[in-house]
Amino acid sequence: MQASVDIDTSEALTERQKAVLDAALRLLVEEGDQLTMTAVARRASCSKETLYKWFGDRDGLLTATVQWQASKVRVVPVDRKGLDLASLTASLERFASDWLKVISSDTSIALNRVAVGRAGPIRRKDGKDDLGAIVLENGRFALARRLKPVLEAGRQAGLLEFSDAEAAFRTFFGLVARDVQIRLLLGDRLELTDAAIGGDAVRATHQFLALYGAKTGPQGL
Amino acid sequence: MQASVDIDTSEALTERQKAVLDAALRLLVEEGDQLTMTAVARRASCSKETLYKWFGDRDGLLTATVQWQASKVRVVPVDRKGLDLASLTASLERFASDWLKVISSDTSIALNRVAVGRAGPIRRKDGKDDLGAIVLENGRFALARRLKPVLEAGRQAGLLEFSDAEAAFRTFFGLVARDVQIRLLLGDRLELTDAAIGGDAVRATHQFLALYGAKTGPQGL
DNA sequence: TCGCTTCCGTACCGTACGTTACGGTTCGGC
DNA sequence: GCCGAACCGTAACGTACGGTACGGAAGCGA
Repeated sequence: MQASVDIDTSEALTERQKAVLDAALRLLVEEGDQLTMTAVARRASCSKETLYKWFGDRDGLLTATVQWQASKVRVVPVDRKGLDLASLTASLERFASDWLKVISSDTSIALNRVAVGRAGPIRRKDGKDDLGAIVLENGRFALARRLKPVLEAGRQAGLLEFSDAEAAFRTFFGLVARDVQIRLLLGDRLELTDAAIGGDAVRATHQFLALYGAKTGPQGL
Repeated sequence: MQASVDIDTSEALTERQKAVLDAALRLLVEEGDQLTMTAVARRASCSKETLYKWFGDRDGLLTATVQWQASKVRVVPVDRKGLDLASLTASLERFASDWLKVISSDTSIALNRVAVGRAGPIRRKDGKDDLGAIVLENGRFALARRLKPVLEAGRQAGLLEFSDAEAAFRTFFGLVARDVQIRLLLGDRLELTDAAIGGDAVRATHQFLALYGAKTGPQGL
């Protein structure tokens, strides 16, 4: 029962277990929340007994799958040396573009769907591993942790002006994501081409700089 | 998107049926998606046979419940006469405040949860009314339909400058909502007091005017 | 009073699915 | 070769829940 892999996740997984979780992830993307243990076992060519032995129950399998996907998204650290307006702009555009790509990906949509669906007013009985918290931690909050140092560096370089990095980040978040995520989660067909994402990233960055850019000199477009 | 915007579904409902839908709505808020037909029948003091006779099946009951809630949110039209910067600002702040109150309400969260959960890759076979489309239509798109005339009036009054009302609306949407909705849907405890909502509305409006205001300063795209 | 309609309460059915059990197979160690 | 562990495939069990059927009560017109 309690033998599930809940902590130190990516370390304690064998290759076989990773393959099983990959199969579960694929199934989750294809079929949404109503994926069954039988389907996972069949897709992964393993027995249900093994699934229960490894992950405890369906909830544990779901949690392990989400954590497994989260562990796969490793982040490249941003270099803060030689920061000028051009490099800051490029960094912000890169963050915006990456974030739009993430939230519009099938995997992210599927994971957010299942996490939202299970985040009801009824808490899990063990209450420990909440899928919503995991997704949030590896999504929005991870983005904030990565972006804030860039914002701080921009401020120290005299390129940005703000008093609250959290508020500045949330504004950037809103300018980038706008209504994209909720529309996608609600099933709206919203084709986001690479070109559209690039344009949105540029627009969001310009708007953010218009709001938080240091007023020393001509800026704007 | 589609028409069927203001179809008055509340017309064909008897008082008893409205009471039943209210009970279902309350149950939805309390228990999330896993509300059962038996629970609805017991809460509404009616028989399951009646539920099926009135709403067809569980999907029909869910759809009727969402539409019933949507029909209850009636909108006060905005007067566009005598528009100056102060009244425009007040209107925008009002929109922002109302929208934040909506998306942070228990009812909205519950409805969005169930709609997101059911908006998986598996489409309804008969393609009947999709909950996600209904929520979207009565949420984001209804807000756009209400706000765009205000934006247009502001532009004609020389207070705003934009070429694409849809883009301007989406920017306003992003500045107002930021990460609030996704965090709430994912179960993040995010206490939004009336004071905080008011402050956010003022901030969002201020930022929007900084980007799209027709002053002799920085102008948006 | 009778018959009709509507609806409540509840028992019932069928199925899907989470979970468990078990026989059979592979594989490493001795 | 033999043993035990791990694992696959599948059958079986228990239960929850969507959906249906049925008896009975209340209202209503004649």
